[in-house]
Amino acid sequence: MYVEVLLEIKAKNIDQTFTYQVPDNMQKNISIGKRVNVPFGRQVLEGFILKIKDTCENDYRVLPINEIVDEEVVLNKELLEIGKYIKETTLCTLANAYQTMLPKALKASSKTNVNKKYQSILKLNDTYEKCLELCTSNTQKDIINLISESNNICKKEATAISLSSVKTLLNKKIIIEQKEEIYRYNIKETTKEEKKILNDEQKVCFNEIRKDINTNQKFLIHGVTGSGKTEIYMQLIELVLKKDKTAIMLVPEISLTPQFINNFQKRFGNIIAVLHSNLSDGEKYDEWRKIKKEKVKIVIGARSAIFAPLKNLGIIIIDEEHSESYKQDNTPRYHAIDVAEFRAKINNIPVVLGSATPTLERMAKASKNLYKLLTLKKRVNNALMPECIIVDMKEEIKNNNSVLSNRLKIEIEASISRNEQVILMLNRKGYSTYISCSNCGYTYKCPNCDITLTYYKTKNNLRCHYCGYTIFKKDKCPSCLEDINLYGLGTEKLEALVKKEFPDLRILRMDADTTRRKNSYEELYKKFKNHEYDILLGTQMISKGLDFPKVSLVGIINADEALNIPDFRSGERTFDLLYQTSGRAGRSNSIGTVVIQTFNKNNYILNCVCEQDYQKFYKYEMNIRRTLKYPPYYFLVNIKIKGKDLELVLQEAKKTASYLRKNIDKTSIVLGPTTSNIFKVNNIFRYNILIKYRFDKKLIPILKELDKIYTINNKVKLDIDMNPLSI
DNA sequence: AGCACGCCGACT
DNA sequence: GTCGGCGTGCTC
Repeated sequence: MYVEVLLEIKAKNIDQTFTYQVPDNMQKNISIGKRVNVPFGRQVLEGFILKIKDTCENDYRVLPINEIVDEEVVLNKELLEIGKYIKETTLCTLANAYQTMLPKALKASSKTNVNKKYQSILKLNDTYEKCLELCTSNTQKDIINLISESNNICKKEATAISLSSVKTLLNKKIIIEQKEEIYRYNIKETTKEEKKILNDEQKVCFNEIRKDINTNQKFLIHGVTGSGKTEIYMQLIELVLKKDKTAIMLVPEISLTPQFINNFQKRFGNIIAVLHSNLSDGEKYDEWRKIKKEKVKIVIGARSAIFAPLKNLGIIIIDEEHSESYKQDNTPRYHAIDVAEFRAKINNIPVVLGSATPTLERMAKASKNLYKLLTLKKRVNNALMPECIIVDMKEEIKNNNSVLSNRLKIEIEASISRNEQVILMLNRKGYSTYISCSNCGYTYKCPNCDITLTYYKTKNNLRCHYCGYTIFKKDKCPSCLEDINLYGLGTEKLEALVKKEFPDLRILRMDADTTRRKNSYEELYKKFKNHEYDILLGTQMISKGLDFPKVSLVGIINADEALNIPDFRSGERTFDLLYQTSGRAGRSNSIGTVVIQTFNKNNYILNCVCEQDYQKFYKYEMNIRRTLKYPPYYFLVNIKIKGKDLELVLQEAKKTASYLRKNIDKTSIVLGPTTSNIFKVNNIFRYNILIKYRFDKKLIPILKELDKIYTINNKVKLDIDMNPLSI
């Protein structure tokens, strides 16, 4: 018997299996998907068995495997298939794909030794009466009673009564000790909560999906903030559980808060496994084993939970579909929604995506009936959508109000006087430097790509990092002819300003700095919800999923910041961010207010936010995407070329670009090479080549070929990002 | 990834 | 003459 083993080597150039011989005594335990230790050169490596065969016709010398690592299969058939899918669609190695699909503890050659935890359980070795007869003391009888009452018992509890008695009972084999796996992470027991009654809109939506619950139909729920999508999700899961099937529920990391999990726990009890980044490797491994051993029926988690080894999957639900966290930003650059759709196809089950601000890509697919579109226009309990006000900061700056406008100050006072709470969001500056006129808000844009130009201080020029367009910076603003300069503001500065303006109010600041500790996000959240503070002030992190009934005012301090990031998706991101943040206002009976401060009061996207009009935004943005050949009209591939030798990197980048131009389909467009947005990191220089394509059969094979060439070249590295989210 | 092999310059 | 630099190639 021989096996083909996929080795776990980090190096890219071995993406192939190696054949080993299986010694007779191991043959009965061999199965595909288990890990084995094998000799490889001078080292011993771990790898996955991918094939079993009786003969080996190759002429090379075949070594026997050392040992089988797993008792049970780690990669089942479905996971094996998903791995191949990821390899094909993201152009990574197979080993790499499998690595990311498994919890760290199971990753071969991982040095972090994560073990299963056990606890000792005591059991009676005979009937209760016989055990009692055999006892020679009262303490022994007490222990027997204790074990009998609670069926099995932890050794710890029994030894608390008397260690020596437990020992004698064990020695006489009246009781026996067994080891049982325990799981580190446990959701707190809570009282069960019954399901809520759906309103008419929700009912229509639910019934539409129920009709197709046994098919591979894809759904997109477009529901305004607060329209009660979660309740629909829960009832869909309930429906699936009734048929004895299982469910995966994906949410962005940021919404995976204890109160979210708690809501599911209240409804479904203890049949949930949770996978998120706050768990330790050991806890993640435990959750994974719970799933594998079919102890749970629902998996809730962030991106990687899409790989949960649930059997008999009945539905996959993905909330906040537009969230960019669903795509991994290092290799393999897979998108959880793509994987979800692949899994759904294999299992012939529905996929349900939900968002208040669906991505243009998804909405475009829905308009072509690739998704069934379901719309929720009303908030639950008839709560009203907030009223939105745009404040022109150009006017305000004349009165020296560069941060807090008069209107916002008035609204803050009004809210506080009604004993309500306020959220202020400061959208911190993007990672790149761009120039913005502090007088009129003018920014330089690329005439070819409609993105903000990036400022290069050393050469005092502005460049487009998509196409390379370059102009020199002028000292006067081309629009208002005043001096141009950079302007920026951080949360700390804002906090100080607000404190100065409202010394009596209690202000809570939430940003990457104040929430670094493990549970601080949760603690601060609770404090604000309990009304221990009047104003919550923070970055983007406060825009997502938080539900504060007492908040009636949301102020967006600098709406322009997100717009100016040099990326073709910055308009979409701005709309998402501002729309979602606005949704925090007025979730209960009172009507909320949103104040948007901007230097571009006529900006179309800001006006769409103001009118809460997704359709208007969609039409406008789709038009831009079509004329400039961006997704969803074109697909993108971004090729990053990096290395320490600047000359060599540029030379190879040029070579690659011209090779692509010559060989891929004529309808595809190759842009670049251009310097990457972050040109030099750790003395490694980076160039980008951007490909726009619609239908190109030659592209993937050519990209694979290029990838192969550059794995051998160790001076220049090539990184291919299919359907990049940012460039 | 490791590790050997092998082909060139700089030394006791 | 030999020591050691790292570029290249192989591992079932």
